[in-house]
Amino acid sequence: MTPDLQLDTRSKLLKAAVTVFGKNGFEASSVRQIADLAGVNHGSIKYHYSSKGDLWRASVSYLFSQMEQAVHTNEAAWSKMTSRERLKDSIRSFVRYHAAHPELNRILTIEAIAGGERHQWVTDNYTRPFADRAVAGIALAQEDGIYPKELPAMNLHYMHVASGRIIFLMAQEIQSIFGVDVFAAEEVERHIDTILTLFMGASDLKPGSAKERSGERLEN
Amino acid sequence: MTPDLQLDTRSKLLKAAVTVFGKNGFEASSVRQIADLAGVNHGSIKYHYSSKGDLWRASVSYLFSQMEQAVHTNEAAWSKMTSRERLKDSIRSFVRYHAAHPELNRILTIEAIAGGERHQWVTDNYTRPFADRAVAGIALAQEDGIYPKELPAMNLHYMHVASGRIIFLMAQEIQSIFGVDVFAAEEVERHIDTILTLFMGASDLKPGSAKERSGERLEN
DNA sequence: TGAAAAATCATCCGTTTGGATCGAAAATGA
DNA sequence: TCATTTTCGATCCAAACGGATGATTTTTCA
Repeated sequence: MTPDLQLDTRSKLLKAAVTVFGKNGFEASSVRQIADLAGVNHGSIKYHYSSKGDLWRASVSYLFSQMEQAVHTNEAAWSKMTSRERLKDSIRSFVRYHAAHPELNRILTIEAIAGGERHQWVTDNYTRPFADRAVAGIALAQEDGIYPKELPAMNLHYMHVASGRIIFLMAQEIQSIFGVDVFAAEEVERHIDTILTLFMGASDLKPGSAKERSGERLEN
Repeated sequence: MTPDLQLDTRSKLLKAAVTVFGKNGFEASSVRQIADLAGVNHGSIKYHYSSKGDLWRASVSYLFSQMEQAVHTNEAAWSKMTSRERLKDSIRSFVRYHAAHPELNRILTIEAIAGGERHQWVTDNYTRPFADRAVAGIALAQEDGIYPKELPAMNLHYMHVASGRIIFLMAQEIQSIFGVDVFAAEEVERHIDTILTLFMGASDLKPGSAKERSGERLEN
C-alpha cells in the first residue's frame, strides 16, 4: 500500500469524525463510534486529539475552509463580472458545495440551535468573518440595484443561506414526501435556478460544471 | 391557587417537555431534566407517558397543531382575499408563530437532520399533510401569475419555509454577530416585510398585530 | 369513615458515555 | 543493533442515561 492511500491514524480519525459529526452532531456522536468507523481503538482519539471537543473543532475547521475555498473557486474571474453575475456565481458555488458535502450544513445547524461554547467558537472563528463578507457583498448588490436598498442586508443574507441549504438539510423528508433525491445533479441545478430566478430575476442560467461531486480527499 | 393556575402533573410535564425538547432535541434531553423543570419526580414520566418517546410525540403533536392553528387564524377572511394576499397572510402568520414559539422549529430541524423513526412519525402525521397543502397553495399562486409557472413548487415551498424560520433558528448567532434580537417585534415584522417584498414584490405591508407573544397557555 | 383506586415518590438496575491509565508494539536514529 | 521515542490498544472508572420496581401518599366515592 502506498502511503498516499494508507491514511495514518490521525487522518483516518479526522475523516471518520467528519462523517459521524456530520450525521449526528457533537452530542449524539460518541468517540467509540468514530474510532470504530476509523478502524482504530477509541483510546487513540485521546492521543492524537486531546479530547472529543478538539476532534470536533478540527473537523469543523477542515469543512469550513473547504466550503470557503469552494465558494471562491471562480474568484479570479470575478473582476470581469458584473456584481449580479458575481453574486449569482457565489450562490451557485455555495449550493453546489452543500450538495456535495452536507456535513458542514448539519453541524452548523445543530450547533446554532444548541448554542454554548462550541457554537461561540465556530461563530467567532468562521461564521462571523464569512457573514461579514457576505453581507458586504449584498450591500454592494443593493448599491447596484439588484436588491431594493430599503431591505436589510442581514435578512437578505440569511434568506440566501437558508434557501441554499434547506433542501439538503431536509433531504430525508423530501425523499419521503416527494420522492425526490435532492443530491441528484439535476435537482441541485434545478434548485439553483429556482433561487436565482426568484431572488435575482432573469433566468439567464449559465450552465457551469456540476461535477463537483467527486474528489473528496481529506487534507494533504 | 385556582385549579386553572395550578397545573396538574401531566400538564406540567408536557409544558416542561416542550421547553426542554425545544431547546435540546430528543437525544440531548433527559427525562430527569424535564422532570426537574416540571418539579416532579422523574418516575412520574413513566406513569403519565409510557416512555420518553411518548412524551416527545405528545409535545410535537401539541406544537404542530398549535402552529397550524396559528397559520389558519385568518382563514375565515381568505375567501375575500386575492390569492396573493392569501399567501402573504399565511406567510405572515407562519413567521409570527415561529417568532413566538421557536420550539417546533428547533425540534423539526433536529429530527430532520437525524432522521430515524421519530422523523418518520412526524413526517407521516404532520409534515406531509402540511407540505402537501402548502405546495398546492403555491401551485395555485403560480396559476395566478404570482410566481413563474416554470419554477418547481416544491423548491419554492422549502424556500418559503426556510426563509421564514432561519432567523429564529440562528437567533443566538445573529445576536452574537449583529447584536440583533430577532424575537423583538419590530425585527419580526422587518423580516416579514423582507420576505414578502423579495418573494412577492409590492411592499404594501399590512401592519397586523404582533402581540402574539403573550398568552402561551398549555392546553387548559 | 374507610376501603379501593389513582398518583407520586425514592431507589435500584443494566447500559453507554468520555476520558484516564498503562503496558505492548512499532518506528526511529545514532 | 539497540536504546529511545512515538504510537496504539485493552481495560478501568465515575457519571449520566432510560426505565423498572415497589412502597407510600393522595384522592375518590360508596
